[in-house]
Amino acid sequence: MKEEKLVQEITSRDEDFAKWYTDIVRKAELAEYSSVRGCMIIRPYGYAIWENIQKLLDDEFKRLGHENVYMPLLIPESLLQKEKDHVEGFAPEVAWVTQGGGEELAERLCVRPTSETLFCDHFANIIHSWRDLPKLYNQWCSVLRWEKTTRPFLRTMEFLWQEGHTMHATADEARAETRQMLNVYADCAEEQLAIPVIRGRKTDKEKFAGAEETYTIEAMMHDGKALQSGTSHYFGDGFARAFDITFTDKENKLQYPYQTSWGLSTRIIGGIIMSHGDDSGLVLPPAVAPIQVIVIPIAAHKGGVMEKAEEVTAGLKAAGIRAKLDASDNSAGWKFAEHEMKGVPLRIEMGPRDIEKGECVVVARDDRSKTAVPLAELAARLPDMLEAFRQRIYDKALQNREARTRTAHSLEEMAAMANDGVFIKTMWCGDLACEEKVKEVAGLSSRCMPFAQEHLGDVCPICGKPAKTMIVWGKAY
RNA sequence: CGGGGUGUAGCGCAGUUUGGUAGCGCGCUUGGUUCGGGACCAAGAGGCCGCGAGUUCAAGUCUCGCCACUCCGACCA
Repeated sequence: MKEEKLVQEITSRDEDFAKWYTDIVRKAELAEYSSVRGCMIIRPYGYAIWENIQKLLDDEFKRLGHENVYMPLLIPESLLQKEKDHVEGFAPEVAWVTQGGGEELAERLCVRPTSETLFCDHFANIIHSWRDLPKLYNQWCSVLRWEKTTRPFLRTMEFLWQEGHTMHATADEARAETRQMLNVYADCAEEQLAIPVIRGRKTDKEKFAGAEETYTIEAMMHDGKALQSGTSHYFGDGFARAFDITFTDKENKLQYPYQTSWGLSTRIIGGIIMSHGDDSGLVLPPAVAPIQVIVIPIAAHKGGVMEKAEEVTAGLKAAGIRAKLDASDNSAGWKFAEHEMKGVPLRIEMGPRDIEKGECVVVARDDRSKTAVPLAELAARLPDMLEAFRQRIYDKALQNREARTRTAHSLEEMAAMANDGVFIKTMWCGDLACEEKVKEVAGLSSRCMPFAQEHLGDVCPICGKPAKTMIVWGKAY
């Protein structure tokens, strides 16, 4: 397999991962910086990826009975203040609107950093009876958090996401919803985006402000750092009590409903870049690639080549494949490099020699493997080739994570390997003091307590007390 | 928010030390020759040198302030 770098203009991934990342974002035309600090312009190619992710998730949300709604952008301060932990968690990073139309506002409004409070305010008005439950709502929107340092997709002040907000009659039902939606995210990440994830629960220190329990999918990027890629929260009836949301149950007793929320953001695009990209540029999972197959005519000036390429492209589109013909007058080599940079999974090369034989050459973006395919079989074979592609990049990402996962039995061991770009598995007593000590000594944060528990010993490696759980540590984006 | 680095054509950079006509490569436009891994020739277009004050006959260059981006920390999807 060739490791040579055929695309120029991109910083080598191993040389400077951070610069490599921003090079890709810009050269692949995913996003540009804007004139507003910390905010980015998502360009058509980047937005098309997001639209594909939206479609996949939205269909699944709706299949599971959720409905889309839209809440206001602005939240009155009094509303934000209602749940104590929540406001404490978000207050430092909210932006305030204090005047409008040249007049001071009687009550200042914050630009939503998340919409739990708005949903709760609304739920209080529309939930009265057990017949009103469950409420399964979702909204697609952007939110604003005043971040200090930003990076395209990974952390911008304004970002696009979806936030699901649901209300249930029982705690069990709400807990089931929380888990269900985490699994929706995990399945989307693994089966569609080809990003292997660890499903687990956040520690109290890392959980969402105001939540009783937070569940997460944690992905490992190529450099060994962790990306929290989707979260699902169980709130119990905490917000319901704070917002006085009540319903009358079947026994005519007044009850507080149980609540969840769950979100996945454009950050996941950063995850795709850092999971699959290489020194030639982006590598996109077929399920969300705006172009799944790029058709490149070779010696296009020769008679019949362009016509045949157009015909083949039209046939692929008719078969439901996102195919595109590059009919520009750039050289073939330039086109190869350009679409590699943009991460197009499969490339079809069609020259006079191929056409004469009634075939074409299909080249895979990830390993540059070439396959001659008869034109008559092309549309039928491409779906399998795309699926094989997805499987290869998933396996590669998984191998990277496995190769970069360690087990530790002491704090010293953890500190020694903390900067190697690894996930570290240990046991843990559950005490905040130990978690803080790991942060202080090794610079690691807890990623999650995986659902797939492993028994690595009986004691907490930090304090020596009996261990309650197995936990994964890492450095996070 | 603390510590470094960088802002000059769309992109990448030189020029700043020692103030004196705004430069190079790529890209872009037009024409021609090419075309199986970022082709070649010719002729063109494109600049408030990040922004604002100041010093000076004269500022990309010196002084002060601000802004943005970026890397390393602390905080966060």
